[in-house]
Amino acid sequence: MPRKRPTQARARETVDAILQAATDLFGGEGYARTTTNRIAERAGVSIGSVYQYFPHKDAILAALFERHKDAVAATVGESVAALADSRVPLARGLQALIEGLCAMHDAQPRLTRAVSIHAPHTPRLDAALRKQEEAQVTEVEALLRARSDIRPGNRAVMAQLLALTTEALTRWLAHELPAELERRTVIDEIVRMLVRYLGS
Amino acid sequence: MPRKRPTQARARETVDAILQAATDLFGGEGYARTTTNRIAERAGVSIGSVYQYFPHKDAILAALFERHKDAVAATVGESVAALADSRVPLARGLQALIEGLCAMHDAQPRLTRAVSIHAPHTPRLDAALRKQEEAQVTEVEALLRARSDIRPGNRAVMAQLLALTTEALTRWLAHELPAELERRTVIDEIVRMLVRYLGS
Amino acid sequence: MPRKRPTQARARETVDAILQAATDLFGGEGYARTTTNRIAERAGVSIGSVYQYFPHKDAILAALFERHKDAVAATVGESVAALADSRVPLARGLQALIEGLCAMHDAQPRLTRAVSIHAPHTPRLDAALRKQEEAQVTEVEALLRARSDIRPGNRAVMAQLLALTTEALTRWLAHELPAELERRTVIDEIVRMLVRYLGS
Amino acid sequence: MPRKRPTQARARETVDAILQAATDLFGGEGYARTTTNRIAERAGVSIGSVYQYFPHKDAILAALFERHKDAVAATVGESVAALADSRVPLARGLQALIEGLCAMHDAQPRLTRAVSIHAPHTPRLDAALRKQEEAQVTEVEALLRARSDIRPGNRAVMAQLLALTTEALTRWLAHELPAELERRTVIDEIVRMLVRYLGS
DNA sequence: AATGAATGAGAGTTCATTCAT
DNA sequence: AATGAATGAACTCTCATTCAT
Repeated sequence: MPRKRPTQARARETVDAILQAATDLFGGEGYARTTTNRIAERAGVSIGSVYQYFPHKDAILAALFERHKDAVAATVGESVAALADSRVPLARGLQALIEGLCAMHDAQPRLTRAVSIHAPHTPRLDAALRKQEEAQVTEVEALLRARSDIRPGNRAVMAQLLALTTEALTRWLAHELPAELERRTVIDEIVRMLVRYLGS
Repeated sequence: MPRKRPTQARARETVDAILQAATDLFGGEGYARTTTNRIAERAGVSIGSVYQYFPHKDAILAALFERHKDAVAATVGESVAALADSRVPLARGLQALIEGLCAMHDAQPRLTRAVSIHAPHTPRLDAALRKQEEAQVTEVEALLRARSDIRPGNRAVMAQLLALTTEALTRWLAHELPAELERRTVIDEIVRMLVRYLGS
Repeated sequence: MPRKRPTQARARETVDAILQAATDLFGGEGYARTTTNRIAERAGVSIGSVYQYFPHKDAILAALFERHKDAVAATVGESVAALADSRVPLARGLQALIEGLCAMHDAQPRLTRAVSIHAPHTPRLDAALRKQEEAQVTEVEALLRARSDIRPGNRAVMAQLLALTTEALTRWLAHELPAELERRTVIDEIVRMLVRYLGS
Repeated sequence: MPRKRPTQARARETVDAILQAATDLFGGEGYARTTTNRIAERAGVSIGSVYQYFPHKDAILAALFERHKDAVAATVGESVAALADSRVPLARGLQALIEGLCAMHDAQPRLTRAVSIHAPHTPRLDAALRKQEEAQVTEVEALLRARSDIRPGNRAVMAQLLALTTEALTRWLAHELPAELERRTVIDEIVRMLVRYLGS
C-alpha cells in the first residue's frame, strides 16, 4: 500500500462518500430539507470538498440520478433482452422484469426514494427523466414488434402504457405496499393485467 | 386549514385570491421556489394577510390539496356511481372516468400540478394522500363486486391496481402527453387495457 | 338602568378591561412577548378599541405605571405620615411601611411584576421612575429630620439608601422569597436592619 | 452557549467581536431594540457568522451573562476571602467589596447594563440569576459564621439581606448615582449601614 | 486536495398600527 | 364608539456557496 494513495483513488472515495451521504439524506429527509453541510458531515468530508466535485446541490442529485438511471437501464435491458426470445413465455418474462425492478428498489431504497419521490421537478431533471423514459419506450416498442404473441395494435402507445404502468406499479410495490397485501400476490396480479392487455 | 375562518365577504375574497395565487405559483415554479411574499404580491394582498389566514406556507398547500381532493372525489364518485349500474358498458364507464379526470386536470392544470407534482413529500401530506387513495380503492372494490361483468379474482388487489394505473396514466395524459400522440387514441387504448384486465 | 349606558361609563369600562388584560399579560408573559392583539382579545374588545384609547403599546404600560405609582405613593405617604409623629416607635412605623408595600404587591402581583420586573427600560419610563423615587426620597428626608430619634448624619444620603433598600427588599420579599424563609421573620430582620441604621 | 466551539484563532476573534458588539448594543439600546443584524454589522462580521456560533439571539445574552457571572463571582470571592480573616476590620472589608463591585461596573458598564438592566426576564435567565445569587448567599452566610465580630442572629436571613442590599445599592451607585451625590460619601454611608446592621 | 470559517441574499414569519365599514 | 380585516416594515434565522489557509 503506497504511503500516499493515488490521487484518483482518493478522489473517487470522496465522491462515493458524498453520493452515499446524499442518497441517505435525500431519500430520508427529502431534497429540500437536506443541507449540503449535512451531506458533507455525513460523508465525513468538509463542505469545501463537496464543492470541489459538485458545482452545486442540484449536481449531486443529478449524479444520483445518473447512477439510478444506469441501474434501471441494466435491469430493464436484461429483462427485455430475455423477452425478445419468443420462446420465453410473456408472463414469465414480465414477472422477471417486475421482480428485477423490485430487487433494484430493495437494494437501494434510499436511492430510489431520493430520485423518484423526493427529487424536485426542475426543468433539467424532468428533461432527463423524459429522455430516459423515451429510450425505454423505444426499446419496449421494438420488443412488442419482435414477439409473435403480442396482439396487433398501436405498438407505440402500447409500449408507452406498458412502461408507465410498470413504473408506477413497481414504485408503489416497493415503497408503499400496505402491510395487508402480499407482494407475491400483487406481482402475479400485475403480470396478469399486463398479459391480458398485451396477449392476443 | 385556515388559522381564522373568514367571516366577512372581503375576507373570503382575500383567502380565495391567496389560494389562486398559490395555485399558480406552486403549479408553475414549484413549491420550494415559491415564496410567501410572492404569493401575497400576486394575490394583491399584503404578506400579513396571508399569515392572517394560514399559519405557515405548508398550510397553504394543504388547503390547496383539500380543494383538489374534493374535486377528485366528486369526479370519481360520479363515474363510479354510473358504473355501478351494470347496464352501463364497462368500456363506456371507464372512458367517462378517465375523461372526467382529464377534464379536471384541464380545468385546473396549475392546481393539479401544484398538488401532484410539485408538492413536497412531507409525512402529513403523504398520509393525507394515502387516506384519500384508500377511500377510493374501497369505493372501486365495491364497484367491482357490484358489476356482473367483472371476472372473478382478488377484488381488493384488482381495485388497487385499477386505481393506481388510472391515476398514473391520467396524470401523464393530462400533463406529459408527447405532441405526437393523440389524446383520443391514448384514452381508447387505456380503456382497452383496463377492460381486458377487468372483463371476464 | 338606561337603555344605553352613558358614553363615559362605557369608555371607562373598556379602558379598565384593557388595562386589566395588559396587567395580566405584561405581568405574566412579559412586555415584549405580549402583543397588543392579545391584550384586546383578553380584554374582550377589538384591537381598534385599544388604539382608540392608547396611541401605542408603550402608552398602555405608562398607564399601568401611573396606577402603580399612585398606589405606592398612597401606601408610602400613609406610613410616612404616621412616622412623622415621634411618639410612634421607629420599628413599628417601618414595619407598617414594609407590610403596607407587601400588601400592595400581594393585592396586585401582576401589576407590580408588569411595572417593576417586565417593563422595558426606555428613557421615558426610566425618567418617570426616577422622578417618583426622587419625590419619595424628599419625603423621607423630611421625615428623618422631623423625628427626634434619628441619629445625625447626611440625611439626604440616608433617605436615599433607606428608599432604595426598602424598595429592593420589598420587591424580593413579595415576589421571590424562597419557600424555606418565612415572611414574618424576614420582615422583622429588615426592620432590625433599618432601625439599627437609622437609630441613634 | 456557543453552537460550535471556536477552535481556530480566527474563530475566537469572531466570537469575541460578536460578544463585544452585543454588549455594547444590549447595554446601550436594550435587548429588544437590538437586532442580530446590527450586532453582526457592529462586530464587523456577517450575520451568518453570528448564527454559526450562537443558535439564537437569546444565546448571545446567555453568553454575556456567563461572562458577567464569572466577573462578579471573582470580585465577591476575593472580598469574602479577605473578610474571612477576622483581623480585617468589617468596615474595611465591606468597603473593599463595594468598591470592587463598582470597579467591575465601571470597567464594563455596558456589560453590566446589558445583563442586569436590559436583559428580559425569561424563566431560564431568571433561574440562572437565582442560582448565582443563592451561591453567593451561601458564601456570605459562611463568612458571617466565621467572623467573631458579627452579632448573633438568623445568619441565613442576614446573609440574604446583605447580598440583596449590596447588589441593589451597588447597581444604583454605579449606574444611577445623581450628580449631586459623591460616590465616596455614599460608599461610606452604605458601609456604615451594613456595619451597624452586622456588628455586635 | 482538503479544510472549515465566513459570507450574505433572501427566506418565512411577526406584530404594532391603520382605516374602511 | 367599535369592529376586525388589512397593512408592511422589520425581524430572526437558514443555507448554498466562496475562499483564505
